[in-house]
Amino acid sequence: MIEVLGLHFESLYQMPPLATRIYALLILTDSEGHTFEELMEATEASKSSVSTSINLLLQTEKIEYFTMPGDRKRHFRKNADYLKNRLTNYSQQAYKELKLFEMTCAFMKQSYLASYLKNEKLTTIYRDYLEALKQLMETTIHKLEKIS
Amino acid sequence: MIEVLGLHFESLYQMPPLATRIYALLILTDSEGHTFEELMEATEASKSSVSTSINLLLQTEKIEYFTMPGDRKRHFRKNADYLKNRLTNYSQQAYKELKLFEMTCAFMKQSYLASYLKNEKLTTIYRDYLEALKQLMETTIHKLEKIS
DNA sequence: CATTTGGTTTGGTATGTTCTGAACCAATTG
DNA sequence: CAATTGGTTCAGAACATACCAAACCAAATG
Repeated sequence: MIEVLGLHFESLYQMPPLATRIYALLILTDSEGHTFEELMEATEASKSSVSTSINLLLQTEKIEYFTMPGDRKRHFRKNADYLKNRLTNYSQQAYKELKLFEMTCAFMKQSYLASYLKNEKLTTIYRDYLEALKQLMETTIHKLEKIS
Repeated sequence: MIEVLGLHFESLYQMPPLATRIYALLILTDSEGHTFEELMEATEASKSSVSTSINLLLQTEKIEYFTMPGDRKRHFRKNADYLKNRLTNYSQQAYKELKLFEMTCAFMKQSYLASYLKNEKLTTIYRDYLEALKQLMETTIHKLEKIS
């Protein structure tokens, strides 16, 4: 299961395998934090690899950590709103797609390319779809913000 | 513009730069087909690279070709329903995400993990979103099929 | 102040990807 | 049938990446 989810995140977030496997692990186990050592054991990876992967996940705010009083160890756990994170990511992808699509249309229009006119119906459908998508994502993010 | 669109396709379709640049070119110019030679000149790439890239694009049905009577050259152009192609791709991604999400939920439920119960409202929102997304894509694909 | 703990940084290796030139091949042309 | 055309296949070069081991460092401990 960690493998499967990790692989999914690998293409979704464009991160190295180890990082996404750690992320998947922290999402799936959801205990109150795993230590650096535990992550090393679970992934069977070296200290340095775990270190860099953890820092990557921290930088991108996919995970966070806390410390116990009187203990130097850091305890890592998934960022609380990781679902929102995932959704925001999709939303950004859709936005990028919409923008690029508009750019393409504009480019074709100004070059008087035949297909633009021919496929006006088609582009309308695609544009409508992308707009609806954007709407859906925004309202969902709004919903998520409301309950937190 | 070719660069920009090519880069977008690179992460979208997980293809080498040259292949996506050729694809972007064929989408943007939209003339009645470009020859092998023209693609070599436009991309300033070697014969072998263009060959493999073209074959990749043909295999994945992103482009197609036709020949002129009395001419051995192949003329390449984008597949007519490339927008549908793009949308189908998004749709598949969304479906994959939905399936993985359900798997994750099931996994958490059977392991009696605290967070699953805690975030039931959250997961409902996310599940609803993914379902709506799937719906939107399917109806859009349906619309596209209708006009063609 | 020497040692242990909890990591980080550095240098290097193994692996994979993308592109290239050169050899090759099948079909057409002279 | 020799030469050209339109491409394919193969071997390798160049580059990027993911990881590791070892050296290192700062903070806490004895």
